[in-house]
This record gives sequence, structure tokens and C-alpha cells, in this order.
Amino acid sequence: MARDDLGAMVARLGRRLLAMEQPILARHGVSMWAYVVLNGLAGGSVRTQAALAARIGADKTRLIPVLDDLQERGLIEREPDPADRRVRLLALTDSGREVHRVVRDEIRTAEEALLEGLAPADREAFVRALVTLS
Amino acid sequence: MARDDLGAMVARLGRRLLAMEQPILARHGVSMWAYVVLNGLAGGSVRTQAALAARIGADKTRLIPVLDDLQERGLIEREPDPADRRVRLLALTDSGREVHRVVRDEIRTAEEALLEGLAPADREAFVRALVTLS
DNA sequence: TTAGATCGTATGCATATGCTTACTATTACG
DNA sequence: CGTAATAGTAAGCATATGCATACGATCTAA
Repeated sequence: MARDDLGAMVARLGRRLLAMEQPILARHGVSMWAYVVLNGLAGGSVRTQAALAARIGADKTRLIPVLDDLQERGLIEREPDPADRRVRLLALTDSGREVHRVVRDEIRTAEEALLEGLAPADREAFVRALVTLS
Repeated sequence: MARDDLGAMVARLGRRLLAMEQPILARHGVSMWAYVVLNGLAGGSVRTQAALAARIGADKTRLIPVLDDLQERGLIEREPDPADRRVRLLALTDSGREVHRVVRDEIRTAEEALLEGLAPADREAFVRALVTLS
């Protein structure tokens, strides 16, 4: 079967997904990085900025303006850790959790629509493979 | 099944593939864009710079330095089209075809190794889905 | 206690990206 | 013929990215 490189195809698909998500994020006034942060914090296992940066694959210095913005808008909290005063403990506010939930649901819905183009069995396998490879 | 957004997983996989390809490209002195160009020209259906830019999703102005470099190194030819002297017809040289083949083969081999982590059936379905979605 | 490591923050740099404008040569159309 | 459109080229701009450095506050370990 003649096909492109995986890299080329994955890159194209990535651009397509990005284009799909952009309007959703814009509609809720959330940047891509802000959403990634909300997503990372929603997992619950991440509490410090360094851990968050490592988890989402971002530079810790570049994360700061994003966190500043999210904090100003009341979507996250940044409290000093009483046990280690170097650290700021991050947490979603109720408002942040709600925004994340809404945006995430819309993105999931759009993703499902995209996957409609696949045979059900392929869809299953595709997602499974993606989970394994990513 | 709890999983990340498709966008997040595809982006991670993309970064992984990029990291995998980078050493291969570097070993042959080819930049990512140069390889994409060689790949686009290897298809055979593209002959002009504008068509190439459209095909690989690049800006036509940004393509120029890449083409200049490839031409200087004798990997492509850029001849004026006798039928339309605005146009430069692009073509791989034998040397360019060879470099492309070698790099592509190495990338394919590395990709196969990556896909080893999947069940054979999933691997098939994954590639099929990728072709459809990208 | 002292030296070294870590966390958050600020700043700068080199590079990459997408977009826009402008210009020349050339072609296509009214 | 003359105007509009197109191909290639050059240059600039705003933004984004990865990377490095520096600094104060604080913790850890010898």
C-alpha cells in the first residue's frame, strides 16, 4: 500500500485537530496552552508548577504567564505550600473545573464527529493504538 | 475508557515521530522541510513551486530558501518552463531521488520499529485510519 | 553551619511560523 | 491594446518556540 510517512500523516491530522479545536477554545476565551494546563490539573495528580510543566511538556518559564492569566480569571488557585515554601500548589477552582468540563465535552463531541468517518472497529483500534503510542 | 483528547495524543505522537526522524535527517544533511520537498517531488504529480507549496502545506515564500539549497546541492533542478516562462519546473535529480529513497527507507524502518508495540491487527487499522483521517 | 540543589520568576536570544506587502516578468482576458 | 491575474522572489512583522542565564527564597545533605 502506497502511503505517506507516519510523520507526515500524523502532522496533517494534528493540524486538522488543531483547526477543529481552535474555534471551541476561542468561544470560551481559553488559549491552547491554558486548556492544556486545565487538562493537566484536572487529572489531580499534579500539584506543583514544575510537575505540571514536566507533565504537559512545556517550559516552566513559559508556563508562568499562562498561570498568571488563569489565576487572574479565577480558574486556578496558586497557594504557597506550607510544607515547602518554595512551592506553589496549583488547584482548579470550581469555575476552572466547569470551564474545563465544558470545553472538553465540546472537543470530545467534535472528535467523535471526526471519527465517524471510520469503521467502528478501526475507530476502536485507532484510539487504542494512539493511547499506546503517545 | 479514560484517555486524553485526540489532539493531545496526536501531538505527543507527532513529537515522538519528529524526535525519531531528526537524527536520520541530520545524518544525511537534510532538513525536515527539505525532506518534505523531496517527498513532494517524488510523487511526480507536482511540477511548479506554487503547486508544491500547496501540496505540502507550506508558504510559497518560505519555500524558496529550501529550494535554493536543494538546487545548490544538486538534489533538484529548477528549469524555466518553455510553455510558461513565469514558471520554474521542479524535478528531482538522480542524486535527489537517491537521497530521498535512502532517507525514506530509514524513516520507514524506524516507523516499523515503533509500530512493533502494537498488535498486528491494531497496526493495520491504525495506519488505515491515519490514511483516512489525514 | 555551609555548600549545593530546587522552585518559582524574569529576561533575553536564536530560530521558526504564519501573514502581508511589494516588485518583476509573464500570461490571460475583455 | 490594456488591464487584471499569476509565478517566483525579496523583505518585513508579529508571534511562538526551545533554550539558556540569572536571581531570590527555601530546602537538603554533608
